Amino acid sequence: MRKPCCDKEGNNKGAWSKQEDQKLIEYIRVHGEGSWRSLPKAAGLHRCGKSCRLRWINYLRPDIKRGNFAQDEEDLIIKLHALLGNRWSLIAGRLPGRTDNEVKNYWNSHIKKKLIGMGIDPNNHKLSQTTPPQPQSNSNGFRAATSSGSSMDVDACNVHQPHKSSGDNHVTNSGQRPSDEASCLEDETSSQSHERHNLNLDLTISFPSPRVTFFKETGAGTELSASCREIDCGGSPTTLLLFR
DNA sequence: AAAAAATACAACCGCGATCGA
DNA sequence: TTCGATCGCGGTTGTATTTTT
Repeated sequence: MRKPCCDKEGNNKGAWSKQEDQKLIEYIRVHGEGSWRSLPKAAGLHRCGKSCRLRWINYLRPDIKRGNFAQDEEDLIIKLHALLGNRWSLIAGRLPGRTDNEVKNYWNSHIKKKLIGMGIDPNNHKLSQTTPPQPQSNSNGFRAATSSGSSMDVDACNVHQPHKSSGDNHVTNSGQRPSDEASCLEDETSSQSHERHNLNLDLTISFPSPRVTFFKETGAGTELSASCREIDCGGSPTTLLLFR
């Protein structure tokens, strides 16, 4: 069927050198992002476009925030994961300066283990039947990741994983998730609306209106509204306002 | 001090969605 | 409408570094 994009002989693989980074940064500085397919040749890089895009997005972009995750960031990741599952780009979209890859790595290397250690199944955010709770948790009124003052009821995170884990259901270029975003949100707004409320997260779909939708977070939970902003859908027939 | 194990994270891979000819 | 090119996503792997034995 389709040829792999990175099968070209002579393309570099593996870690990027300083020179390669410089070439990529300089090229994007002059020409902007995009056209990843043609970028490597134009920039004089022996890499596939995909690799260039990944390097830029995950490492070279000037607005990347590097370093350890703050406790409130960690709390937010846990909450968003409970709502969204492994949709790392959406989760990362709520964490300014963080990339989906970074969030995913942090989840897999830190948070997952932490939750398991606390007796929580990281896949469904339910208390595990088999693992006894650790000292920082308890069996009722359980709270996790609370140092910032935000908290997570296990029940509140008892959200179905709405999608199978790989391949399908990607967010599209325009931020849309064609078929199941709505169903996910439908779940949110019907049977689990109270959980969403507890989680203090608001997910809203707005149809054609191209203008502003503000998400006002209320209550004592983590303030999220700052990262919610208007999406100009550029004439797209439908507008999905979910995350920024 | 050396080896083994664990951890962290950058990078790769394959897939589905979208776009344009 | 079809089909190839491209893009973006999530899962997985590879490897450098750190910790433990």
